[in-house]
Amino acid sequence: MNILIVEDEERVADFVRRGLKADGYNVEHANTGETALEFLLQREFDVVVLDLMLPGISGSEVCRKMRARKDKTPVIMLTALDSTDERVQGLRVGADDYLPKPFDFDELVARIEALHRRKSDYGADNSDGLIVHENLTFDPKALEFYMDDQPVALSSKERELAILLIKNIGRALSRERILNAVWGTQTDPMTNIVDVYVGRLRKKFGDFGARIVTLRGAGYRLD
Amino acid sequence: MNILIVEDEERVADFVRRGLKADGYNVEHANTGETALEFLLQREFDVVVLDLMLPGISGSEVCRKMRARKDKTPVIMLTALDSTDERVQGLRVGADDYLPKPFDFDELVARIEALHRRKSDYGADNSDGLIVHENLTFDPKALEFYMDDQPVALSSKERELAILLIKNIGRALSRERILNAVWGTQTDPMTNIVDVYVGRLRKKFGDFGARIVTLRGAGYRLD
DNA sequence: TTCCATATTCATTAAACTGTCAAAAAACTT
DNA sequence: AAGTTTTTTGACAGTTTAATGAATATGGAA
Repeated sequence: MNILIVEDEERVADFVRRGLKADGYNVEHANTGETALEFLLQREFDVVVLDLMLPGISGSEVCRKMRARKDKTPVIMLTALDSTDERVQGLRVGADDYLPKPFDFDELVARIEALHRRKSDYGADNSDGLIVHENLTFDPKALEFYMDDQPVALSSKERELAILLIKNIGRALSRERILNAVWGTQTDPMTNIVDVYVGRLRKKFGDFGARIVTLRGAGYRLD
Repeated sequence: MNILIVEDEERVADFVRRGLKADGYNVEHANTGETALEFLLQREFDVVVLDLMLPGISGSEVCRKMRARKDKTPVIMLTALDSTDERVQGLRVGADDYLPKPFDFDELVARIEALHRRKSDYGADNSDGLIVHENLTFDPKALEFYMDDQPVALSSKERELAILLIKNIGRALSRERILNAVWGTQTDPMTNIVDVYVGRLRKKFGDFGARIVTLRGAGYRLD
């Protein structure tokens, strides 16, 4: 699972990052709201842990802007105090949960898990309708791809890769990025697993497969 | 159906829990508003039975917080008196129904059923109309399935699973989701109980059973 | 209590999937 | 054109996952 921490205090950020990494999460860290918004444009995260008090634009503002750009990534807001005001403010700008500082680390992990579970289920229900590109259709509710209205039998990993590609259509994806998103590994396993799966998808997608183009030395892109 | 009781008086809570369990509901119990809000983050319930008078944060406050987090779970508020004030207060903070203490147990069950029917997507609209898919018919009023107009003998769990599937026709359902909805558990019991019941339904549904497709690594779906 | 239907667990089998490798092909460089 | 790097591809063995039949547990009714 990919988590973005937005926190200016180095000590807090480091503590959280170490802990979450030890628990097997992939963690990115942004010092400011601006860089956080940058990150969120470039990559997809499963949960954002957002400090309310930030230099420059505040956590509320970051959250508000995310929602304004239709970014539905779950947000846990870290409020300095358990003050009702701040909490309400956080929820009003579109945060999904809040945690008063100082917080228990396990508590944070529990919230992250709960939120992720809640949102991913919820998301499956409400995610938008069909994604159609030429003769390939993806139904996010049914988790099924169709070629000319014929369902395409995909394995779990193939499906994850296909979803990643179709959600990033027109965007270049490095092997590292794909590895990170589908296999959840940050270290290059020195193998061509991504290439193999791209090949399998191309085959299963028939003529549409040609639209997965190779960017030599840079990765792949679905056009 | 999953029900959360929020009640500090052990005697009352126990009485309600036993009764509802005997009627085949999955019941969780929270002593305080805080634990109730925790529960609601972690799991999905069909109905919350919420005592107004609680130590710590009050029932009203719990309900208000639920609605603030966009939690639309139906709430029945237990008010100590049949005072108009309390009733109005309950409804104002977002409760869906209220029941003055002391209450008749059957009355509570009736309200739960009514509320669930009213709030669930398919209850009210389709309560009259049969749901027909090819040679399988479901009568939501009678809670009975028919294959070619012959009633299908289903056990209680089989029926719950079948209803879940037919209400989510065309939608992928993860094992976790199914476990949560039918068995009311969030922790994986490390058993293949879901698979076993899917297998039984397939058998009982005959040729229609083939329409319960397996999404390897992702769950099941009724097409 | 005993019986019976249902619920849950377990072990086994069958099938599908995963990741790795090496050879072949393609693309790029000099 | 020859050499180098990168990508594609098919084959494989080990692993994982799901389906199934049977055993055991549970709980209510007679």
